[in-house]
Amino acid sequence: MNTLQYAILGILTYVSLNGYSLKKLFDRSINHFWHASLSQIYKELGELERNGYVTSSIQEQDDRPDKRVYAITSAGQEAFLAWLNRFPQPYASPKRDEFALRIFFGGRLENAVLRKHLEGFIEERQRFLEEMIEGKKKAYEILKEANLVEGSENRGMYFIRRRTEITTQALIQWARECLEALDEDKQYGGE
Amino acid sequence: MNTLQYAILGILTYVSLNGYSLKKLFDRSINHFWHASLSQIYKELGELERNGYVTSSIQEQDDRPDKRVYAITSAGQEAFLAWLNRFPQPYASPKRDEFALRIFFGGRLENAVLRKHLEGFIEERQRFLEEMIEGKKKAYEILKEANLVEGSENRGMYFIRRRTEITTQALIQWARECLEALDEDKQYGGE
DNA sequence: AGGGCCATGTAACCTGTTACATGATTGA
DNA sequence: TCAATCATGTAACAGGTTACATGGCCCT
Repeated sequence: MNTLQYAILGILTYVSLNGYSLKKLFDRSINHFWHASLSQIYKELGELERNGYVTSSIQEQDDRPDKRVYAITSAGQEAFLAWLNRFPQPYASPKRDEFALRIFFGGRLENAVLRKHLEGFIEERQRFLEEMIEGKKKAYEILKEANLVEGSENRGMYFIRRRTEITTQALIQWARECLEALDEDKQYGGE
Repeated sequence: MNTLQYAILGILTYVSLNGYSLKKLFDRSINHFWHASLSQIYKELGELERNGYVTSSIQEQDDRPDKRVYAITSAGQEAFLAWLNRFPQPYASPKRDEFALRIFFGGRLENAVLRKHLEGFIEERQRFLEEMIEGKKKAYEILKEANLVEGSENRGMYFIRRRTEITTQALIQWARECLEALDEDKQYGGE
């Protein structure tokens, strides 16, 4: 089983959902650290069902198209918990950050262009932070509606929200430092 | 052309290399924000050559296997610079961080297990930071040997090193905060 | 004697994206 | 009336990993 399948199972331990709603939930929270496209979700749901980790049933609706709602089985519960307890060693997974890659080659850019993109980055991350803090209550309502939070169960979700906040702030701080360094037109030698 | 191909071209703007050495260079620096496997590098080098962005020649060696050294063409230079100047909007690329995903579902874990993995995470990141600071000089020598730094050209590389330092410190700080919160056995409600 | 590094590649597979196909309802 | 949202899926392709295949040198 792949990671996306475990992520889906994880959500289904809280609430039964159809593919489309699952995708919406992803976009609103998990998305910041695990991205999934709709067609991929449909694929993985199909495989999860073929392997007996979930079952599905059609739920008819009058005004909207019928939907296929997925529920986790006991085999699914077991597989999910086994995965969750078995943390990977090492913890850091390989990253692919295109912005960092471009900055790495920043020596090949004119100062003005590099500045512009660092400024753009700061603006974007700042807006992202504001939206997150503003939308905190809203996000909580969504998770609550979906039964994803109740009592101390939301511990992990709180942790991850803090993590996004902290790392985003650190990145903004870093980009500002870079701009200052460009202002001073420093030379970066090897000690 | 995909991002890995641009990353390879970027290095080749500094120095001509064979696939194997390219992989080593990746592992020692770029790896932190753009991961590449050896077989993937060979594949992309083949495609870059078929498309006229690089040329290759066999360099014979007495004691070791011959190697195929790749050099960037003017078409390659142009394509790389065009990519570098054309920054993506938005800047943030979709992330896939399995550790974060597991913490997100931390409500399904026993406190003791969650603690253990947060502690493991802190240890690992701390060791990583120490190695990076310690190995700063060594890394610089490697990059210098490969002609990847000289004068102000290494600006971007310095920036990225700082970025790794800052974000890693932030993550360690975050994990410590989480442990404290677990100690206090807080309840995380919706405001 | 055996493991690790040097060195290049191929084949099979898995994961994920984009485009295509379809069509009803709701709100501006 | 026009765009967005709801809703499910398939097909083609792109990107990336793991295993396989081969073999010599160097150090312990």
